[in-house]
Amino acid sequence: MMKEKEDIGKSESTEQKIKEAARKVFTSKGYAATRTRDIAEESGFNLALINYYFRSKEKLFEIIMLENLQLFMGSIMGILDEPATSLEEKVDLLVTYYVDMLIVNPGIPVFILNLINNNPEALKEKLDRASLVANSVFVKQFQELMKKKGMNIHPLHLFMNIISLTVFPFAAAPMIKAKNDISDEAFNQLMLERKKLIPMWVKAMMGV
Amino acid sequence: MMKEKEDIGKSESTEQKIKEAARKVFTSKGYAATRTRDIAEESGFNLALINYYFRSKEKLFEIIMLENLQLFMGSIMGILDEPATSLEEKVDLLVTYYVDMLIVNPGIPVFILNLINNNPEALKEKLDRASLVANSVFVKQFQELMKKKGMNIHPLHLFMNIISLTVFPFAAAPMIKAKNDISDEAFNQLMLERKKLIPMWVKAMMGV
DNA sequence: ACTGATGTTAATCATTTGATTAAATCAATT
DNA sequence: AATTGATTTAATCAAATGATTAACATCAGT
Repeated sequence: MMKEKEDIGKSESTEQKIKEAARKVFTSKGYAATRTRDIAEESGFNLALINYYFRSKEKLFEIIMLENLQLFMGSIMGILDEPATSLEEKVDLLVTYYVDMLIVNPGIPVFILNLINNNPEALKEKLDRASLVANSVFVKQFQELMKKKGMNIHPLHLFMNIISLTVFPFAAAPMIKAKNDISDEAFNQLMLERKKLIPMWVKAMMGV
Repeated sequence: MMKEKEDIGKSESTEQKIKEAARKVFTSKGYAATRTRDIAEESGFNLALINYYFRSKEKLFEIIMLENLQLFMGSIMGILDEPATSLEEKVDLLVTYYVDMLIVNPGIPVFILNLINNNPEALKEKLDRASLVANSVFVKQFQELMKKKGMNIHPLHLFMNIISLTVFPFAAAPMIKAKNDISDEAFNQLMLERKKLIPMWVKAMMGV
């Protein structure tokens, strides 16, 4: 008998391969449109194996979902609630994190948006703990700035703006590429430009 | 015998009712996740009727898709390519159109994003005709401004920014509402605020 | 070599699902 | 009221799909 976690050095375990295949298919096609057979084919293994390792399509999806959720939301609070960085540095860090992450994982935004729209309640419980943007240092710093400037903008606007400017282009990428006849590399280059531009723009919005 | 188009004044025809049910279900759940039986139930009619009127699930979806596409893209070029309005007026018109339309049709953004990501080629043909943002008056006006300001930003950035700031919050609405404990009305109020704010912000970005 | 646990496959099952059929109902016309 | 064509339904079909089963393979420890 051998513990199943010990084979780190070996060429990726079957379980890992299936999970990777599932991530790829689920992330690009969504839950309803992927067949367990698609995952089997993508992984190169028999259909029954995916049930052998993961019990059911739904259980496997749950795993992928949590990992994608972590990828998309996991780093936010750590950035927003850090007292040692300024408001501007936080904007920088957020944009940089998302652009770098989304260039590697371009399917994440649409996957998450579908999640949000298909079971908002199921989501709510999975990420409530400690993740309240409204009470973060980020929001306090912004309110401070607004007071100083004599302006009055809901902090939610600022947060929506940063995420919108950063994430939306990735969600619409295939259309942007097609309509403007832009290669994948050229598109990524545009997104990398935005790592500098979005923080500038956001500062301009805030009157800084 | 009676022609099927004449009964305008009557209480909505069966065909219309089915189409409305299909729009509702397809728009909120997407193609793969909706069963023809869902549409039948939503419409209040028998399963077979939806095939009687529309031949197949796919054909019915095609109709809904084209209408949603028209809703989302149909008004853009008319605004962007109008020589009589200024750049700033165009931004105003775009944002106003989208906010007003999306408050009434909140499911459209995610529907369109899925379309974009699931068959980008199929989409490309359906809207190529005459709809090249790159050659529009809008882009020319922006390039003019950039030259005057001595700045150099790709017009695509400006366009992405406007659409991102306007559309993304609607795509993420259920999460925004849940995490911030905001009612539908309060959310819509925020979006209406954005009709004024986004044009201001965009101007600030452009250094105007 | 033998044993038992783990990994893998082909075959099969039960349910779901898109679609069709044949019969029933309805409304207008004769 | 009988006829006729359009509309609607219940019943059914065939294919797709998630899951299970039973048999076979591999391999570590004896």
